[in-house]
Amino acid sequence: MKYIEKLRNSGLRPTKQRLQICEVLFDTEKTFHFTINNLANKIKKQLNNKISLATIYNTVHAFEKKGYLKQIPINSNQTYFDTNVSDHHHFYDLKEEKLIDLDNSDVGPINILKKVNGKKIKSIEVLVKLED
Amino acid sequence: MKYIEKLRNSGLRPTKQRLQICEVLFDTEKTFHFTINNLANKIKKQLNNKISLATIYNTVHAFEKKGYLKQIPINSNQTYFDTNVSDHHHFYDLKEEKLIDLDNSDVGPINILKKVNGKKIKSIEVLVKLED
DNA sequence: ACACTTATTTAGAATGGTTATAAACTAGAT
DNA sequence: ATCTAGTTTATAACCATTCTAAATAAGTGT
Repeated sequence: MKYIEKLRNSGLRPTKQRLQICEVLFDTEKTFHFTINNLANKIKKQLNNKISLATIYNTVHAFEKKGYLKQIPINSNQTYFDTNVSDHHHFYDLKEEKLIDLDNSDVGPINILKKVNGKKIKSIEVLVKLED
Repeated sequence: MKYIEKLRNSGLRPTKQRLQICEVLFDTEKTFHFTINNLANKIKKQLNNKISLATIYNTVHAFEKKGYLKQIPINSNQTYFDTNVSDHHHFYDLKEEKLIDLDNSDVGPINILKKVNGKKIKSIEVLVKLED
């Protein structure tokens, strides 16, 4: 199993639930955006056994902390995650309430001219809201 | 009263509560960021009378819809608002959990090269996360 | 000033995403 | 096989936000 080592190397035990969630998240051709609710439904459809909601929350947070998932900063009642952890940005279609990836090359280089004492930049995230 | 006309022109009745919230929000030298909880506390301190939490929610949302306030896209359990509605961006200090304004001139021009069929760009928001 | 209509305020209940709890279970080590 | 620490689980708790429906206030016409 290709995810066993990945998990072990991160200090996460490769449990059955984590491996199955890995399959749902990472065994896809394309990366995708999801909420916990989305993911829970996907798991229910794709898998025969049940995974507790608490475990899904735990696992998603564990994966995020390890850098296998990214949270997308957006105002919504639900938290959005992205399986694409490469440096990139998002369109947000306000009408459809849908996120669309923006490659880094789709957004010109961003120069932050202001400095904050003793702090360094961890990430730069651009959200482009779309309307009709 | 300077806010009476402003509210009437927006189709909002200038009630005592709305005028008082206007004072707390806009009678300041500098613009600021806040959550509903922040604002409720500020109102409690600054005003002698009580304004219901439901009214604070209603008013903030009404003001946002009219363009007097902006929501800041950020992942948090609470929604952040900004009294600075001009086009600008934010630093987010992860350790202090604090927002810092970034003037548009502090961020180079941003060119979105990708287009989405039939949609136009409503806003471009940049969030720069800071760590130690 | 008065009556009338509609918007607004309000306390409290309801909602719903997320987190906490604590007991049962499992992976990995000895 | 046994032990220990990490995981999973159902369920309760939490808490920001929204809903509800009754009371109040603003605007309008008379």
